Amino acid sequence: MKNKNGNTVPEKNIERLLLYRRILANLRREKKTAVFSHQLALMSDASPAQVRRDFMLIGYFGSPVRGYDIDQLIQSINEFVDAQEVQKVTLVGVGHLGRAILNYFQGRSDKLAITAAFDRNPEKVGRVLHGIHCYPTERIQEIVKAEGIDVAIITVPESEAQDVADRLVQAGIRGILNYAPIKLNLPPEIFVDNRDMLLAVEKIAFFARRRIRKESVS
Amino acid sequence: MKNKNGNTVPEKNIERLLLYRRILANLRREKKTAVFSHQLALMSDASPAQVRRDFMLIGYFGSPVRGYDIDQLIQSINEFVDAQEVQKVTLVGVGHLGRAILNYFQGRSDKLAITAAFDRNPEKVGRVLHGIHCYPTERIQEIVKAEGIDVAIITVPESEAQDVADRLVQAGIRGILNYAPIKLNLPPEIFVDNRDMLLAVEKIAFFARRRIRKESVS
DNA sequence: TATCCGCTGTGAATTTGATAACAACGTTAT
DNA sequence: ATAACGTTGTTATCAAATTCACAGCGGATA
Repeated sequence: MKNKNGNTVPEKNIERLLLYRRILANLRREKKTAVFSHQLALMSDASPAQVRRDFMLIGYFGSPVRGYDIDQLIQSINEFVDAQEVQKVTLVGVGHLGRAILNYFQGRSDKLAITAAFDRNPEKVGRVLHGIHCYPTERIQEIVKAEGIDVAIITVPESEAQDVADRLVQAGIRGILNYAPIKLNLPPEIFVDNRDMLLAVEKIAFFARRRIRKESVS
Repeated sequence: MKNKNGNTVPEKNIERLLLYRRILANLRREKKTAVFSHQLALMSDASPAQVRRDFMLIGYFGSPVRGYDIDQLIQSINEFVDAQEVQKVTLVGVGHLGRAILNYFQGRSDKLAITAAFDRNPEKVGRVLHGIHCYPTERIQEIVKAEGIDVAIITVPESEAQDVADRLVQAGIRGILNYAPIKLNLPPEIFVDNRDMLLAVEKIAFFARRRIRKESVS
């Protein structure tokens, strides 16, 4: 992906920008109007220099006296990371994890909307959970295409994940958040993020023993 | 954390080693006995050179002819990343997400065991879910200390997360996997990994639009 | 036997990412 | 006035991570 200078944007920059945006939204709720790089740095586990650099990337300029105007900065980040229109998301696998995500999403984002869910289980199909209609897995291609959904969250068991992924790709999906503990075999233009909960705990268990003092965000 | 040469071990190396281990376990299940670096590279989205370097780190040496012996390699990784004894884990917040994790953990790890869960809701307290007893949040300090648990998974709502984290730290926890969308205020020696599901989807939505062809693992 | 092959282990080179450091500049204090 | 302050934007520096590239070697081939 290219920014205005034609360079690709690293994943880490985007992660931090999204994190800043959330912090800024909280600050705004507290009626703050401006913030300095070192304050944001504290709240995001970045260095002040890194914060300033990240804002260079998106072309937002603060004032050496007042710092960064919170409203304007949020606006700049929005313009950089958000799509023009609302981006539609689907969730496949309405088990505990899926429902947790549906629930958590409710009203938290105005630029992303989960507009359809899928499940293999006939008992779940046809029901409406957290305001989202649940369809049978077989209809993924039809509905994802019709709705123009381009991001999917996979929360099905390991054994079904590849099949679901294939259907999603068929349907023209562009990015997948995969919670199944398996590497999906996909064409290279699909952006995938694998988040395995067991690997996550294993990593923490390792560093917990070794007393490393670092904080990582994802 | 130090390896045998006295250098600190980067987080990414550990993440990859844990991923290799899972891949290797699958290969073993398929009755494979050896594997080359380029094969592992394909299966883990790393480069062959990176795979070889990672094994350098743990001091395991393969054969140029046969590649890496799967059983021995798994054993080497185990020795490097696992604790001597079973490491105990607790989960705080037995909602949908918490139950998904309890469920997913069942029988998947022989070196990590969730031995207690906590919840504020009196209806959940006292019950046994997936074989794990659920205690009231107030008893975190008592039980975590008594059991010698040193890793915690936080799956409570944002508003309760800091309070829970404080209790865990009081109880002597060393590492936290935090699913609440908030930065926890903790002493620096606690290792924390924040995994925010909304940020994850936002990131994917961004790159999905831009057709970046990369795969990231965590 | 001699040659070729494909892989490993690793030093060197390269690329990527983070930090340091400082000029520039409003603001405040004196 | 003017000096001192604190922060930004940015360049230069440093560090970390990744890849390159090749010597070395055991086995296969003829």
